[in-house]
Amino acid sequence: MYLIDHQSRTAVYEQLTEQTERLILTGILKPGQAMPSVRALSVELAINPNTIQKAYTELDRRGLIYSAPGRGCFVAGDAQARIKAEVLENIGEVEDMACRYALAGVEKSVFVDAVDKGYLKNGA
Amino acid sequence: MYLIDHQSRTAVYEQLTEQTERLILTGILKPGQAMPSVRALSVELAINPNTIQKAYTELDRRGLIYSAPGRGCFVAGDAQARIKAEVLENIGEVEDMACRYALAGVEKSVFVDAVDKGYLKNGA
Amino acid sequence: MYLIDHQSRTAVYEQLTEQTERLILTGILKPGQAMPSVRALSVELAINPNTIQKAYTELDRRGLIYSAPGRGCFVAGDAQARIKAEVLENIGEVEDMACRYALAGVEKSVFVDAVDKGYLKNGA
Amino acid sequence: MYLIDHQSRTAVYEQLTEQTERLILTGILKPGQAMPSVRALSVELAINPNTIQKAYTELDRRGLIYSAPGRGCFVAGDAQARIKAEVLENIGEVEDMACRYALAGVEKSVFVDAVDKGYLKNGA
DNA sequence: GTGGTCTAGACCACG
DNA sequence: GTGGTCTAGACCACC
Repeated sequence: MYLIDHQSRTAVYEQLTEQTERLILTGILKPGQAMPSVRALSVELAINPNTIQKAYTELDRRGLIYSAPGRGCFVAGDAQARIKAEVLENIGEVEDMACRYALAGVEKSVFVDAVDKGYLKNGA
Repeated sequence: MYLIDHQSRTAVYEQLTEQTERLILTGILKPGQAMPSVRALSVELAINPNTIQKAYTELDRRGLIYSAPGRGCFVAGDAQARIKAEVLENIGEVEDMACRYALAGVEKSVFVDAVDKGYLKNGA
Repeated sequence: MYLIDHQSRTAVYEQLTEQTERLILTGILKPGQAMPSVRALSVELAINPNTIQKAYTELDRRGLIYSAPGRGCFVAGDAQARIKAEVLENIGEVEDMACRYALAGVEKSVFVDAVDKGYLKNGA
Repeated sequence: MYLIDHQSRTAVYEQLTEQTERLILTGILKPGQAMPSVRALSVELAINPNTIQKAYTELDRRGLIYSAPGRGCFVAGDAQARIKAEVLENIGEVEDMACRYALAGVEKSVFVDAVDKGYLKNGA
């Protein structure tokens, strides 16, 4: 389910949260469903449990999962909606990136082509 | 010329390289022009000289500036072109971002609106 | 009678003791009345019997219920009085909370309004 | 500055965040001021640096402090305002507590007396 | 079994 | 020097 790149400069626990987001958005992780246990995932990915825990804590804080000590962690019912809300809040990053490309003299059509490709990947 | 935000999470030396890029693209820093000296900039911005040096080294590595030992650093003649080439090389990041937004269920029109806004900021 | 929120961060056994207190105070559970059996409650709430037992043990320790081996658990005659005594003993927590709000700069009237609302809920 | 109770049931890192809040509200920690370094505090309190770090991370997340890697952690300019906002958001806890006391049969005057005492402590 | 906290000690990037 | 991440291993409360 998860794929960790130890060479990447992005922290392992961040890779975990990002990939969890994707799994939720793609519906592989469904609302109410149990997340893999901290220990189980730690052995499966050969990662220290503390690192998994850190990722889970972050996801819990963002309301994407909730943890029930003694029972496990579960995907929140409104996880997808929350992610979308978070993403929309940061729409400014898109503007910034476009601005950078414009400043560099990249034609808008080139930029939009890339956007189209990205959107096609998800059949939208 | 430079504006450092010490509260920002992006490293100071990165803020320097990014802003230098902008200064080159906007033509404020012209080809052949001398960059501010490390010492001068370090006092002006109240920043450790090592940090300035690190930024300059990075810019040098990317061929955006060149250092003439004993005389200082100067903007490369093809700096603008190089930046544009670098940006185009990373066009995949645009695709990735679009893909993320698509996955989150953000309508393409919303995304494109943000792109338009970004492009307008530079009068393109 | 009982309503367990598995998403809550408060432990299940604590939810049980708290709700039992409320049931005693509201008179739904009367002095001498039998508590639901551990087994019955465990199936009704789909909760591990150990968890129910832990709650009952705690209530017993506080003298709110007593267990008659072989016959079950029963509400103590002075349960209501005991709860009130316990609450009064911890009146310091109210002071502490008020202190916190004062320190944060919350006007006393705002605080008292909330208190009024809380008291009204019980028709006092 | 800090006082840790290792017997307390509240986690050490939480004691740290709570006490930091108090220090900010009382003005002992002023906006822009540097927080004690993770290492320094860890030796002063005889606590593992990771635990301090955890507290600082939490404070950073809540916007009460900001961390500048390589320079240190600093109190946010709007830290006091943020704390007040957080507190006001949880005003429901006051209502709940009042409700509990009302249910237990504690006279409102007794409750309000405790509130008065709490508010007096801060000369409000 | 589960998640949550803490310690110890290491390494990295940044200034 | 600073904060940030990761590992290893331990202990706790809860279910």
